[in-house]
Amino acid sequence: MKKLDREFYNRDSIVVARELLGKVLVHEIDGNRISAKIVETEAYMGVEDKAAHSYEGRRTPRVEVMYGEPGFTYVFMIYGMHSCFNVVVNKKGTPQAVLIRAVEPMEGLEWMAQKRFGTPYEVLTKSQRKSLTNGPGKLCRACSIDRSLNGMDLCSNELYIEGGIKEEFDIVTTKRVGIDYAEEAKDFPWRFYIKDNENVSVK
DNA sequence: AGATCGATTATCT
DNA sequence: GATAATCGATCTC
Repeated sequence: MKKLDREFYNRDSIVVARELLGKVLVHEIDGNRISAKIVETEAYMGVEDKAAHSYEGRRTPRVEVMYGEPGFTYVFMIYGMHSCFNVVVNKKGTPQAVLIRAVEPMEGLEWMAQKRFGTPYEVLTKSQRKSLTNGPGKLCRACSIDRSLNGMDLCSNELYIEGGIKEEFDIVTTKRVGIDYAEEAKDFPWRFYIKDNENVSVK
């Protein structure tokens, strides 16, 4: 499967967020290939988006990577215990990102089960299987993504995104999650997910 | 099935 | 010192 190139990421956050649906996130680690289909994303539109860390051009050490080239990772820790994985998009100097909110496990189910629940996949309960990667913090835990991977180049060989198998699906467009502080921006329809997919975090 | 609430710490002010 | 792009446990219906 073909790895997405720099130009894929060098576009507006809303465009990339929609197009990332159905693509495959891959993390090669310790000789294991962990992969999962992206089923839910959110666009963070930068300086004019009250929900974005880069709102009004805020530029702190944490958000610095968003001001750089597209196609790099922005990984931060939230609530003191969860990681969130984002893709930096749009041209250098335009601090936009796409949050990956949910994925559907494909390869490396054993790895994911161990990282999430510390047990083999086969002994997971039904509800544990369903909640392996259906949220931004959960997928980071399952795929071993944390802040040590902040600023990684997705156009390289350890962590990257591949074009998915051609597939038909409907896209649901709705409000983002967990940004009640963002005033008018909290209702902007900048969350996208694959309709009827079991792994979506919030319907 | 839905509501509420505590955990826990990097980051910013 | 306050906050947070979340999660999971616990409670009630």
